[in-house]
Amino acid sequence: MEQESKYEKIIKASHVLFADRGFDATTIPMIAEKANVGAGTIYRYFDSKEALVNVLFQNSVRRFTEKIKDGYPEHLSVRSQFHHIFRCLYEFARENVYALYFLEIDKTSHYLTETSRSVLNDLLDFVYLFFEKGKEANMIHPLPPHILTAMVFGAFVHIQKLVKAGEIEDPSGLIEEIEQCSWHAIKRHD
Amino acid sequence: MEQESKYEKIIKASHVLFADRGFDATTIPMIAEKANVGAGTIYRYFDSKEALVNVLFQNSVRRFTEKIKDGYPEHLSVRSQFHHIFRCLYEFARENVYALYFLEIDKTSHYLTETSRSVLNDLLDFVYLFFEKGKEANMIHPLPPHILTAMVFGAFVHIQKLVKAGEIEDPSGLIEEIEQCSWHAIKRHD
Amino acid sequence: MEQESKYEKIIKASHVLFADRGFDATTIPMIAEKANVGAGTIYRYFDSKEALVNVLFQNSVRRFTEKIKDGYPEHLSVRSQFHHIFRCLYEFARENVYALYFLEIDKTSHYLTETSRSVLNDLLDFVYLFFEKGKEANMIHPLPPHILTAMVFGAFVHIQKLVKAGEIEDPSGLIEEIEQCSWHAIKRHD
Amino acid sequence: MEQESKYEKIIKASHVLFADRGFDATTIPMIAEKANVGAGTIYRYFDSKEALVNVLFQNSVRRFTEKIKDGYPEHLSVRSQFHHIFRCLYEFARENVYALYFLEIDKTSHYLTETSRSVLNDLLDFVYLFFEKGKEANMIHPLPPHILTAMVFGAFVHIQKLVKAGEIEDPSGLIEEIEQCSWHAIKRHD
DNA sequence: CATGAATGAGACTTCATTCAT
DNA sequence: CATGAATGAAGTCTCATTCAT
Repeated sequence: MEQESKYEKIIKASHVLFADRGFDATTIPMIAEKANVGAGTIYRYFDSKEALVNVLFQNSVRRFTEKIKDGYPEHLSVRSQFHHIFRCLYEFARENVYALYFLEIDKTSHYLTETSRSVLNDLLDFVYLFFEKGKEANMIHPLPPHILTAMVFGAFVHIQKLVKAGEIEDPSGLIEEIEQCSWHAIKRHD
Repeated sequence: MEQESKYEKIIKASHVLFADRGFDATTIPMIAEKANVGAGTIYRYFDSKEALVNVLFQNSVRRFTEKIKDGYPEHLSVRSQFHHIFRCLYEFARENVYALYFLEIDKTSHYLTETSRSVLNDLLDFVYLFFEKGKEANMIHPLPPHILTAMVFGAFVHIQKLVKAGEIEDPSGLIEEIEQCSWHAIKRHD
Repeated sequence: MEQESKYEKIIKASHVLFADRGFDATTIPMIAEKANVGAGTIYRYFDSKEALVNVLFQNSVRRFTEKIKDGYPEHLSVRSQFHHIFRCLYEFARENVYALYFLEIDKTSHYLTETSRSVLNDLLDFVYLFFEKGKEANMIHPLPPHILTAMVFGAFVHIQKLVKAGEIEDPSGLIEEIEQCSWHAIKRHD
Repeated sequence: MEQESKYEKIIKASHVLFADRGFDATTIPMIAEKANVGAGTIYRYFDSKEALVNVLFQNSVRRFTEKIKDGYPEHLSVRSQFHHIFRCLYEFARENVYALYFLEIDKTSHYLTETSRSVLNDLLDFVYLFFEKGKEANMIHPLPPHILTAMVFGAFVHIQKLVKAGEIEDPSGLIEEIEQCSWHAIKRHD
């Protein structure tokens, strides 16, 4: 019956709440209630509310990083590589409507630890490298990589907010077009 | 001597703090200290912390809406209209590094009043209309207007975050290229 | 070891303080200190300071109402019924020096809820009925029942204040005379 | 036009408010608004909120004491003297619905100064003396004078509360009966 | 004299965290 | 292991009081 471990339940409940209300507006009692565990139980698995959000953040970012690196078409075209990255973004968001929350978080967020920041940097480094190589290959527009990243991720995260808010029912029918638009945003346009 | 009114000082200080830390992580004592006023003084000007953030939000969104509507090139090309909108975005962000925070806020934020939501809708309606007309003119990609808006604004807001975080010193040299990228993202690409 | 529950301790401490200083001059920290509990603990048991005072009020008034109704000599003389009521007043006050505070509270007190007012009305209705019947039996002076009530209860409450203030050490020796005086106040005096 | 001095206006406004809400629930801003003066102005006339309430208290008690002493029928019967005292109570209450508030205040009230207490004692001493003499004359029931006082004043104050609350429209038609009742309460009943 | 803007102490209340059960 | 009662630090907000105008 009880398939899910308490740990799992806490993770899931807090993920949803953090994504919906933000870190500071989410309270431990809220998480405990949603996860159907005692408030004290949360502290058996996590040192603090901050520790919990950082675990969540690192989980998300790491899973996403792995997802991107896994099956990355190193030797295909820049466009194919972009497609892979965009596909990851989409699938990641679809698996968990709330997952993207952590890609939206500022690196400067007051509750992120150094480790979290460095985990995010691992992801960004990989994406930046994609853009650098793409520029070298004359396929990507010559802008700094963090700006290119902001354009693709920023746009996608905002669209995902619309999904979460219920303003878009199902983006799957439009995702290819959206990808195309994002590609046009960053590709070299002569 | 004292050039700035207390009201002004509170507005400015809280704007910076809300943009940096978010609504829930910003405390009244923090605002009071940064504004160099007593905590009680804030309540002479605003009914509550929530009232304060809503004034700020509405101020920002209204000023931005006016900026866009003011001198809007109704009879020029879609591209020119886009340029105007993008220019406004850029100038608005330059006038106040923190101003864009309020364009990033979810319409569903737990502290926004109905009035605030409707003020935001005024802005969005105008932007949506631009996209609709642009699509009719076969210049803009046929995606729902809120998605197109998300792409342009989402990207820009994320770039502005980099500026605020100090990762971009001065975007003025790149702004035309960024505009061009954004344009490519949404223009009809046959 | 700890015989008394926290709930009990809060109830007792706040009862004394409310009776001594009134609702508005009694602070939560005062109650916490007197009850030897943390301030936050009070909010585990009561939603607010107002909720607390209303629980106390209703407890007192209900217990008193029950006390009067319990063993009420329905079929004895008006004088016997008055004796019963007066006895209840006396015993109720003796059980808890502070209990009468809540019989003194204005129905119009700004912190009383509708429920509290209606609980008080239950008591008053019973007492009013006693007076109405007594008047019908030609035993009680023909004045409106709320005036008769005010005379008996008002007098008693003020005497009880003297007890609380230490100006009367032990009223038990005088209580029968006081009852007799009160009876003379309201009985038909031809 | 402006007939009333600021001082007068403050006195009147605060009197009503203190009587309606009590000392602790009445704020200086409330008084200032009701009196149509600036909050600061109150401090030109009174050292503090406490000082204000004590002035009011002493005024009331002194005026009442004078009223009783003035024209006191020293050489008439005990009953006549009681009539005089009761008449004063009634007229005092009629002049100002709120005046009686201060006769209801506990001597132990946390905001009363020593002076206020002694002013009240002056009044009580006079009333006590009436009772002592009445007892010597075998006209008054042999109970301690503070108990007799409590019976008369306590009852009257509670009736006056009914008037203030609007439950009694005009007590003038009943006042003689009420006096008679009070007299019966304290007179020697053989 | 009169004012009301300004203030900070302190009120009510919430909540992250601990710990006895 | 799990809990939730207990706590006190800290948050929002009020208000008695001061003081520059």
